[in-house]
Amino acid sequence: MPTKAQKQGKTTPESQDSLTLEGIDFFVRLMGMLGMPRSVGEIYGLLYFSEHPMPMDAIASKLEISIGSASQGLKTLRSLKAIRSTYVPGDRRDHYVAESEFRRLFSTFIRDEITPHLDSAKERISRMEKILDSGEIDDRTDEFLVIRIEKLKRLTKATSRLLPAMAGLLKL
Amino acid sequence: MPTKAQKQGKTTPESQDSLTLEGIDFFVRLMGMLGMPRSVGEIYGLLYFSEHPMPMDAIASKLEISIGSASQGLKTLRSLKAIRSTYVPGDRRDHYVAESEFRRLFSTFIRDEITPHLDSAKERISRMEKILDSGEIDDRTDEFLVIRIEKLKRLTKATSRLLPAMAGLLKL
DNA sequence: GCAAAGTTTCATTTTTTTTTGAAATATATG
DNA sequence: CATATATTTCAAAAAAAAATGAAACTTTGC
Repeated sequence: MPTKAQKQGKTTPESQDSLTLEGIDFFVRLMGMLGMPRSVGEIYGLLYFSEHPMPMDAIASKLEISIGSASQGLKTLRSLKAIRSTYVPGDRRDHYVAESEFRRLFSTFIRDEITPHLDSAKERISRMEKILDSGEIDDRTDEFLVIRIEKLKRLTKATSRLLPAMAGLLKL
Repeated sequence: MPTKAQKQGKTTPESQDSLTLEGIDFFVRLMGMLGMPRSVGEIYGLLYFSEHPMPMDAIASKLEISIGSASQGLKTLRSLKAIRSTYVPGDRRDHYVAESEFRRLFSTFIRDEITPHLDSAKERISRMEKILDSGEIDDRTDEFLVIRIEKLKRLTKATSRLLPAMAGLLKL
């Protein structure tokens, strides 16, 4: 027998909620893989499955997290360009919407979180080569070290090329 | 004026050590990005820059970590196929060597650490679709959710294809 | 300019992760 | 087989990361 909700074509809050819950779970894990705290995944997941923009206090109470966490998480997501705030007439609170284009999201992540590491890795390699060039290491060991360092250089170079290419391929 | 070490073509332990230290730093950060604990990066870095196989106790004392950490770290690295043990005549200890082919290393990492997550993500998406198909959500909201879930499916599909391709491109 | 509402910051607490070290286990050697 | 050596395991300690919440700060509307 069809429920009242089905007859009227109305959303059953329970089923929409359970779907959103799965969705939040999805993003908690995805963000976790990218090294982001649980709260960041929860917030993004909630917004991703929310049809309407949500203010911070609604997010915090729906997820049962503190406003401090919510504020921090929203800040992180803003800096990743994973969400944006929208104007809602007659309400002075900021309302947030999920940016659902993953390609841009990953590009920002690569630029902000990976590239700086790659750069400092390259500096470290330069320092190693400088030590080698100072010539205080015997020939046999030197050859071994040159090869190892060469491999590190190839790794960083390949990563620098591959990562942006990867984000570009993500035509979602 | 050339030092005695330079004249004789002998390794200066200090300069080799400072190079190894930079190398360890390199791998601590790299492994950190892959979610591995510091000790794992330290061990791999030490072995990567070691010309000779090293037994566990030498690793632990050189890095000043406990044998418990060393044992755990070596176990992790073995399961990642990032190191292998070699036989050294006249010594009953296992001696470890770094596997320096990063391509294999990343393949194993993707297989062991990423693919399981991708699989459970796909299951989660199926569950979401099942909730949608149960038909208890009104048409307008339904359309919104269908689009969102569709995007998640594209994301997981693209990731499944791209990651192995990426490891393959890493011809180092 | 002041009060109210909204948001951020940050010291403290809580939770999670990693390391330690000692006991348990396994393995080789005489 | 007894002993010494090497390694693993795992409960407890230490360290690191994240969440909390109250105070500080900002912005808006009257």
